[in-house]
Amino acid sequence: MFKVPAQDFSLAATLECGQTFRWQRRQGAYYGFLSARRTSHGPLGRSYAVKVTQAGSTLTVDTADPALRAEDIQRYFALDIDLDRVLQTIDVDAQIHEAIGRYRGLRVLRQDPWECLASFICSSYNNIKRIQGMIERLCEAYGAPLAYNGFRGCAFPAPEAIANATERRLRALGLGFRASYLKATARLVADGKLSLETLRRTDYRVSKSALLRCEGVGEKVADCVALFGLEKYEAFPVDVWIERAARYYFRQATMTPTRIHEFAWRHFGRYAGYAQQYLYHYVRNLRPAASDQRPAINKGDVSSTLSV
DNA sequence: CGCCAGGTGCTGA
DNA sequence: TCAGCACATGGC
Repeated sequence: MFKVPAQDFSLAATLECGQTFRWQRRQGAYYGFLSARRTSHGPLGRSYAVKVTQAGSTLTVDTADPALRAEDIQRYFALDIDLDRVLQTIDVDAQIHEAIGRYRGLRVLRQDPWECLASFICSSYNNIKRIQGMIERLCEAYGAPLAYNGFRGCAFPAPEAIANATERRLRALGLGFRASYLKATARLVADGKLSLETLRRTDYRVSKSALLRCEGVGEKVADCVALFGLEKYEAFPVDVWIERAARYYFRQATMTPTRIHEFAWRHFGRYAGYAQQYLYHYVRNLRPAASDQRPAINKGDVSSTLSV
């Protein structure tokens, strides 16, 4: 069991902001897999089954795996990042200020790039609930089973396992039209034609253009992988929710993903990706469906919802 | 039942 | 280069 100091950190905001899909909350604890990258683990790293809780500024990580180290935990949760300084650089307007105020402590995880790539291929034209279900079934079908603390789970499948699966079986897991994309991309990674480990060391533009060669990977998914898996903090994934947040800045002006990204970089700077996560989480949770079943906001209408 | 979801690939102008 | 369209599926 580990007790890790975690100043300026929110476990809940970090795990529930949509950057990761597999953590499960039970009685205030989060169960899941913590991916660690060490040279001894080979090119794709490995994952540790853990239970995580936060009490104040202390993170408690419980595991049955003796190989886990405190530095893996600190690295995965990005506790080495000076969050206060990052937030200071992006806290440049009223909307982001609101978002930071509400979700302060949210950090961009350092996830396993392959899991990230595969997961966000599944995310296209989809909703988070179903994405979670699809990924879970994928893990049960092709991942190694692991039990810990009375909790059963499966590791995320290796690229080879998915590359060797049939498209029919992948579709049977509910992947829909994403099945062929995922299989093709898994093949690319399994054959070493796309080295995610290398991309972590190259700059944003280069790694993004490499990701865009994968089937099922467009601008948005490439930015998600760059940000959540490759530590490219200038990546700014633009989805329908971020378009709504962007309406606050563009007003009547026409928006395209490219223009939004250019704006974000200019407006928020080098850590635009952090701003993206705060905005995404903020806008998605505006007026959450309590007794009100109407959608929180409609397309093109966010500017009036700032003071919630 | 109808609309929407952390979009992408393809096509035709 | 870019708007318009099909794509599978299930949550709400």
